[in-house]
Amino acid sequence: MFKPLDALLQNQIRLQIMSLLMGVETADFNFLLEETQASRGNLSVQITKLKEEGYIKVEKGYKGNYPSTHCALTRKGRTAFIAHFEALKSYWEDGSGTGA
Amino acid sequence: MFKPLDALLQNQIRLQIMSLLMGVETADFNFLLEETQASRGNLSVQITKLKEEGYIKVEKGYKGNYPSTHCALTRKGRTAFIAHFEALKSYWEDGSGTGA
DNA sequence: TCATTTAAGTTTATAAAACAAACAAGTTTA
DNA sequence: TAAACTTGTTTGTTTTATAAACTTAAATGA
Repeated sequence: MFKPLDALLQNQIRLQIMSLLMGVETADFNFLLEETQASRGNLSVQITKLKEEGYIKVEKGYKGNYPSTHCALTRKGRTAFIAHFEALKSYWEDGSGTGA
Repeated sequence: MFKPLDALLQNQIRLQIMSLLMGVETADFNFLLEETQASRGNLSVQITKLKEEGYIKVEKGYKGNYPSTHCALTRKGRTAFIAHFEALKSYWEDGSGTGA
């Protein structure tokens, strides 16, 4: 009846990160920081969780002399994101009575 | 860009409760218990939270000799449920690149 | 009858998660 | 060279989620 939701994608910041990464090849820490409006600390933690689950890959390099972290979706992450929204539909469709 | 998600509706059990209530006039504790597969304790807590937020109303009566609690959506709850899914769309549409 | 079990929830104790403040390691600038 | 800035990470505290234990009352049965 209800498809299980992806535990990692229940968090708004992580969902935002994933959503942003769906649209771009790669995104760096500061881009994600601005878009998500999260604190640095929180963003760092959520990126780490997504990485540990294998939903994104994280590479550390430099932008000029400053360190720079960029992130990209993995195939697994893309699949999970799509599946999560498929699952969410089951909560909507059941409730909204469309049966669709 | 991203519409804010409803904090209460990020939890799977609470989302299930709301979804179920969207489809029926009223639902009792045991019905919700079976459908959600939550433990009694957890279900009790989540019902209370939804009640405190004014998303559902809870009435206690009897079924035969046994106490029976039933729940129904409030208008506020219905609106919040719909708004939450509207917000979720913004995470999908941005990411999936449809722009729709 | 009176001890057990079952029903229907609630309370509480613990584990996990979210979050921001403080910290670290290096860079730029005055 | 010292103060301020960049780019993150670690840590400590507050919330949240969850199941175990508890409560109250009704049914069952020896």
